[in-house]
Amino acid sequence: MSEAASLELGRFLPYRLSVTAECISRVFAESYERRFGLTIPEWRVMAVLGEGAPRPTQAVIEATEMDRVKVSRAVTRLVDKGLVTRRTAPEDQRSQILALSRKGFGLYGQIVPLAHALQAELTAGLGAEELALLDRVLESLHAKAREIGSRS
Amino acid sequence: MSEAASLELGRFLPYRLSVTAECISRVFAESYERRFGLTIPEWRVMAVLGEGAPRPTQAVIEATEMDRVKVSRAVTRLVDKGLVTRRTAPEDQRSQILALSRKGFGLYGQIVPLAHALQAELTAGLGAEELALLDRVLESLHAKAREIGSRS
DNA sequence: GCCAACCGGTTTCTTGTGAAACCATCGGCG
DNA sequence: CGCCGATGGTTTCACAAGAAACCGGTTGGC
Repeated sequence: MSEAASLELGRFLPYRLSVTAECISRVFAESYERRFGLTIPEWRVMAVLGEGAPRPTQAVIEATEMDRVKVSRAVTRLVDKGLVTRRTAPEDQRSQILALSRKGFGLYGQIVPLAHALQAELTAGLGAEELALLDRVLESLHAKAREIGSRS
Repeated sequence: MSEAASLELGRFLPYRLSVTAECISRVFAESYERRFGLTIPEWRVMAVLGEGAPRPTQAVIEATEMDRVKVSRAVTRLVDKGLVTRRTAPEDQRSQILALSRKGFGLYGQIVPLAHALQAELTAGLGAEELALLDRVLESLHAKAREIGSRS
């Protein structure tokens, strides 16, 4: 098969996915930065805490799929900015409970509409069924990648 | 609308896309590194040059969607490893013509089957029509992102 | 022809990242 | 109890990434 002999980068899925994701991230990052002075890791932490309930750091790590170093640094910056509060968990002195401060919730309330608007703009031109399928496909790819990664 | 008040990170497209792409990149990067000692930027350069014809650096920059610094560094490493040749273009002394060396083609021939195999494994469980749709959707998202990014 | 703006590519510098080392605390087992 | 391995989180270190400065080389206008 000629497929085996060469590879067109532009049709190679990991490449396409990576380039697209990076491009989108750049656009969003620029917006968050310009309007709110937040990086993407910071925004992700806020997004999780914005759901309402305070959470231990560990839960934030899982929910954001970022490693603990990244989360630790993002949280430190958010605390410095007064957007997040950090208190040690009473039942385990090592663990910390994170929550948005009043100011944090205020900012969160401003970001969410922007995020939704950007996402809407990005997906304009795509039908609901296409987006639903995209969701499933991403889920499948992610699961497969995890699986391949974990067994090597 | 309650949509405007909160945002579930796990259903937020840029997040999903970014996490999935990163996870896949990690898996591929590990394979390339382990078996061939290549980083992803290096692999991308080789993939483009593997198409056959020698190309100026500028063309590689465009085809890989990486910035010139990244390409410059990747090429330097590839030349050091003897996988790529670099000669100054006769018609413009500033520009360089890049090509795979014999050894480079040899390695390329080994990588391509692995890349195809990994991609096949990754997309196992997805139908051809789903993959075709994914392609179109990624294309659309990428185009939109470029558009949004360029006008701000 | 010559100077200035431009362009291809590299180097420098600052910053973000993740691995590994680290510190404090916790839980289990002798 | 009291040690010892495991766990939550931070810090250190080495390195990749991108912005901006830089260095030839080129081109266009006078």
